Amino acid sequence: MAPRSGRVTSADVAREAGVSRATVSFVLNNTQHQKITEATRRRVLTAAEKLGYAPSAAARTLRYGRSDVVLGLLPDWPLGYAAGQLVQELTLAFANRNLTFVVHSGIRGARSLSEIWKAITPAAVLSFEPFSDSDATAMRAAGIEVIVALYDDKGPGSDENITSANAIGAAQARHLAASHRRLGYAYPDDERVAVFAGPRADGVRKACAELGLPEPDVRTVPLTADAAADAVRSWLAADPQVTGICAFNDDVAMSVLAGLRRLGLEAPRDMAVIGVDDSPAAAVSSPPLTSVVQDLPGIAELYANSVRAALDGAPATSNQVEPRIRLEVRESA
Amino acid sequence: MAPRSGRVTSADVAREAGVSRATVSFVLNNTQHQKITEATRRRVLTAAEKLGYAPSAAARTLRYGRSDVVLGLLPDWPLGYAAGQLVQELTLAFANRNLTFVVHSGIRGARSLSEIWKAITPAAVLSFEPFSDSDATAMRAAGIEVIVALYDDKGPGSDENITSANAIGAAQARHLAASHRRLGYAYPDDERVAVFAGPRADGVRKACAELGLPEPDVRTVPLTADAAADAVRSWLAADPQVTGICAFNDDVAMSVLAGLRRLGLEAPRDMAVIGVDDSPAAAVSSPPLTSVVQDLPGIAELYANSVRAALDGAPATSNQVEPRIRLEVRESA
DNA sequence: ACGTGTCGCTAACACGTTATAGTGAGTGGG
DNA sequence: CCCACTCACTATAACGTGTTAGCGACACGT
Repeated sequence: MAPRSGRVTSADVAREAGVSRATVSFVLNNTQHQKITEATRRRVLTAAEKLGYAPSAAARTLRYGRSDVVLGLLPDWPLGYAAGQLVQELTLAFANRNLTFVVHSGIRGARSLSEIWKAITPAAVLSFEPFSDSDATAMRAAGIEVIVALYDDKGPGSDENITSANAIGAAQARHLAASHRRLGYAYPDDERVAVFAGPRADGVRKACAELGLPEPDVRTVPLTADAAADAVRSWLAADPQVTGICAFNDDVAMSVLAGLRRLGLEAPRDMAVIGVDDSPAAAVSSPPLTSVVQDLPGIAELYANSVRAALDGAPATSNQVEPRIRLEVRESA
Repeated sequence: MAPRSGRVTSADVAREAGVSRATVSFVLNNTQHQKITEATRRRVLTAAEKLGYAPSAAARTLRYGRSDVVLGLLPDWPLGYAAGQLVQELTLAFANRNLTFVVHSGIRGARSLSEIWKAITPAAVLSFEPFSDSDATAMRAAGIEVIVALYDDKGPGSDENITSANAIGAAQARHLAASHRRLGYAYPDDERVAVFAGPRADGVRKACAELGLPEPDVRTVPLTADAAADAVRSWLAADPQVTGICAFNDDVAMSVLAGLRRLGLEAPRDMAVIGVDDSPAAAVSSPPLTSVVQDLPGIAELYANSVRAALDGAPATSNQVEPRIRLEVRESA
């Protein structure tokens, strides 16, 4: 009665129920065009339950040529609060579509991309960074149906990019433009986040142009009070003077706030600052930080939808509503 | 020449090289007890290269009964900066041992645990939270060799727990004890992190007892300045008065700092605060936050080592050095 | 000349699953 | 009585890999 090896297979269930492996498969998968007597159906189900049968994903994947796993590839730069939340939302959204979302954290010196998807055989790959062309073609050749590059502004439909990083910068700029004549952009001191930071700064630039404001003054702001104070000094000395700062994220924004304090200045009186992500620290910073919050559940739904559709062979249904961006207004701007 | 379906198999390589599939397997896996002519070896290698052959992980897993994937299970509470970093370090550490580390974010309402490991067939599972017994036995029955519960203080060897959360609290307490007579613990306002917060608070308690200090005053501190101000008031009104605060993490610590500011008080003069994680915001808070930083690479190495050893059937070599805890001392304490 | 090895390779099976073709029993119609 | 047909199920062929047994060819010692 006890199975030979550790693993309980469908053959074990079949033996226990006194039927063939095929019947077990029909029952457990509810195969439509197959009639199964209620009696045997119950025998199979109880047998499976009793033995604790768990179908082998590897065998299934081999048979189908595709697993139900969606592989998320994280970039190698430090992950903030929003990234963690987005991963959670994606996990939920994919789970609701019968897909298992797992994440591999890209890290310098770790395995190459090809080794990773070879080891997982995912149905789709979702990346925060663009792939190399050779990687992309290799993956398609290996039968991975969908490859979506998150935040890839070079792709087709650049303007109507699903998660338009542009919109974030634009929202920051529009809020500040109500009471400020010249804006600055606080750029992160990490080359690796350029994929994100570039489009966001561009969004600020475009919004300034639309609103008739002068070109924003972009400065790199490291995460120390001293360095941030230097940037603040330069902004205040600029001509025309910069009094409103769009920061890449809350961390950079809080660094700008620290630079202000270092100089004995105060937000928003001397300079207004607005961040992105609404991280927990933003609510308790000095002063409390105004921040842009993305519709992460909406974004997750969007990606999950498009991946699901692509896997089902359906055309990319782009009739989905664009996820909205919200402003959490506090004291800093 | 072009393979029938999208996927390039070892049979395609064999055909291209004019040998059998077995020979291809021998060459590509460097099978030791098999002699292969240098000429055919080269023919096979070039053929594989030319066709872009990628072995199917599913077939391999099916054959071996085990994949080279280590599945990390994240809890469903919000992930901070340190969690992201630990994931990156784990990814690197496992990659160095020929294991692919992927993470599944646990989230309320998503798929059940069993569905996840069934879909992945991992060699090992690494969890931040303890499993239920039924899950654990089911996984072992399915051939998953190793199950390590991270931060599980109930397991065997509780005192010498690999990543002793106790030590973090103790380090906080010892630092504050130099200049404070009564300590408080700032507990997070989220029941889900109790697995972490409990042991850390216990560490503070034990250290206080060892140092001859009175029992620490544990208070829940939500992430708003008002609520934190209430907690600060209570601490200052306590008897004996509480003047040193160990916070669960940097976010809670910064909330305490905000509470102090709200009351017109100042750290460390009126109350010293110390956090955990050394998140980027800690360096630019007001005042800059003293924080405990864990040896995340060391922790990752430790877990990767123990998983590797267990997979190789070796006994758990516990001669590894304990990862050290470091204090980043700034102005807040 | 003939057994005995060794060399270099191939044929074939097993892993666990799903889907297709097929099979024996029963039933109804002519 | 026999053909046709449904019913409920089974046998079997893949999916792509790693591995064991085996096989022809050749060398060698006697």
